[in-house]
Amino acid sequence: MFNLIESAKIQIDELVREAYAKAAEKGSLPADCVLQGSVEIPKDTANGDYACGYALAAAKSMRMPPRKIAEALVEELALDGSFFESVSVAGPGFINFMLSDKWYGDVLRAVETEGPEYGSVDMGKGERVMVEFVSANPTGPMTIGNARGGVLGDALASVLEKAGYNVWREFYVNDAGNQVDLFGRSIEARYLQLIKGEDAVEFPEDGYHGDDIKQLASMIYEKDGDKYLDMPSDERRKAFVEFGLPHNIALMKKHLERYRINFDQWFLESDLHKSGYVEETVKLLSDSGYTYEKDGALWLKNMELGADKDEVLRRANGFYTYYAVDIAYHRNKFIERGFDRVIDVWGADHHGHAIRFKASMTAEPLGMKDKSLDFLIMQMVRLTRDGETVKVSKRTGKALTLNDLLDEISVDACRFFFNAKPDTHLEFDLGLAVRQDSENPVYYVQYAHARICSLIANLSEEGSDVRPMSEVDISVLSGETERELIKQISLLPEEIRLAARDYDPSRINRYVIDLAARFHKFYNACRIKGEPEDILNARLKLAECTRRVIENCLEIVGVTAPEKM
RNA sequence: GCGCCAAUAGCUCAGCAGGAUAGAGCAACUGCCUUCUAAGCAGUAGGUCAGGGGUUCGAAUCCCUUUUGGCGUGCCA
Repeated sequence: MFNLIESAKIQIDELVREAYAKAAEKGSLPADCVLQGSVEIPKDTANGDYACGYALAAAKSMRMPPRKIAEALVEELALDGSFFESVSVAGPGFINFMLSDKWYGDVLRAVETEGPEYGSVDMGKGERVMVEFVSANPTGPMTIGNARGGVLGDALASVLEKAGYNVWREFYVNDAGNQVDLFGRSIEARYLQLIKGEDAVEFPEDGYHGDDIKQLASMIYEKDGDKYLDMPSDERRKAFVEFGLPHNIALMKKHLERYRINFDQWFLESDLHKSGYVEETVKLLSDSGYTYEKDGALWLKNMELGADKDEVLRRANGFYTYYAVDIAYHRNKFIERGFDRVIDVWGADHHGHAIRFKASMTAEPLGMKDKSLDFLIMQMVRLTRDGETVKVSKRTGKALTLNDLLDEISVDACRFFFNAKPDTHLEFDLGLAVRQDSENPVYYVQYAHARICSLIANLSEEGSDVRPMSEVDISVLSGETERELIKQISLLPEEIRLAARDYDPSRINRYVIDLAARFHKFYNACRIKGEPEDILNARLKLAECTRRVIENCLEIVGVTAPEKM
């Protein structure tokens, strides 16, 4: 696993330190000062390929102007055998490094050697990480919010895999509790309305108003007729839930597969109840004095654990709350299944819960105090139509479903669009949906890939195939567009590292757009076909390496890399 | 009230563990296809980085504060 950005930065640090040691020995710089600061890639390449800011930071302790310090350091720098061919002092006292052919060649060699693995870094060291995402309620179809959460979770999981983690994708199915109750009552009302007429049966005010509920009722009626008419209500609802939930869960699976998301596990909340695990977990807390009773309910002393309010674990009616179940579920993830780290991808409407929940997890008897529970909180998707906000709610049934969305927009466009920075609001205009399709930068990136494929095929027909690096003379790639392209290619491992560190898979989108842009510039500036053999070979190799990197990136985001467009 | 997230070009957004002249895309305008895919490229124009303080050699970036917007603050999940 090569990370040539990191290698270059480390080398600069070493070179400058060696130079300082020599300068201090000679007396051109004061000894015993701490050398530190940043090594960066300047925005403007006129300022070198890498810039070292150590001299600026040292100005105070050395009591010398930064430029003087930089000059003294440069005087002692030994570049032989390094990635760099020259240095200079610039601006307020930066030391600018220019990369050599060796480094550019190493970048392409890394892509050639690693192929589909290029970009991987060994950050996770095999640590077992669970990413829990989507986890939509099975009481209705998935919405546009799930479209965002789905991509973020799935792409984050892919990023973490690239970063060397052992990743598990999980969907938590809320197939128990009040919402399921309400689900049953909603189907029941629709079923009875079918038989007795809509006005004869009152629909629960807080029930699910969507058409999907009506469809479930129709399906039941078509299958079993009025068999349930004279049945006791609770028995009838139970039967309806037993029919409706598996049906909805199967549908979610199908739609998520269409969206190219596959989970390692669909974890059922009901299993936590059935096995007595919720009860056992709550007992751990109550036995150790972390709970108290009030108004017939059992409360968790969450404020003592640092939260802003206490939480009900068991209601007065004897049922456990989602809160208790969530604690049990996470105990299961860490203690029973042994994950080193768990990342929950949640919507911003759950962030209050996330903060309080993290506090609860520190309760001693749970044994999770030293475990890493992280949240990727994504802001809401605001759905608009002709500039007006459309209320998204499963209750009212007016939400745009994920599946409907995919009927309008390609999976590629959808996945690329929703892989946006998690902590900013995303506006999605229904009226512009189709237009957004053609405006989506995903086509810009895919076009670059298709262009390269066609280029390679074209040249292959004329007898010029992509050669191995051992037969390529990298020094002929001295043009600015060529070097900028190689530098961008070199950046991928670093991008993976940052995306994994920040839980921000949208970095890959921005990276690959930038890569495509640099390729298009290169393509316009440099011809390949008809050039002398050494130039043709080197440029063709560069094109192929670019293609490889685009493919690797699109793979992470879950977008196809077409050979033709 | 309290808590979390945000505010950067006309629009959508990058840039944020401090670095050199704040960048893209869209929209507008001007060029580039008898040569490898014009779904592309080159160029012009567009800015009080929400306001105000502070930290320092240096702040869009860090801290404080004000304003505006989203979300939360259920014996719902």
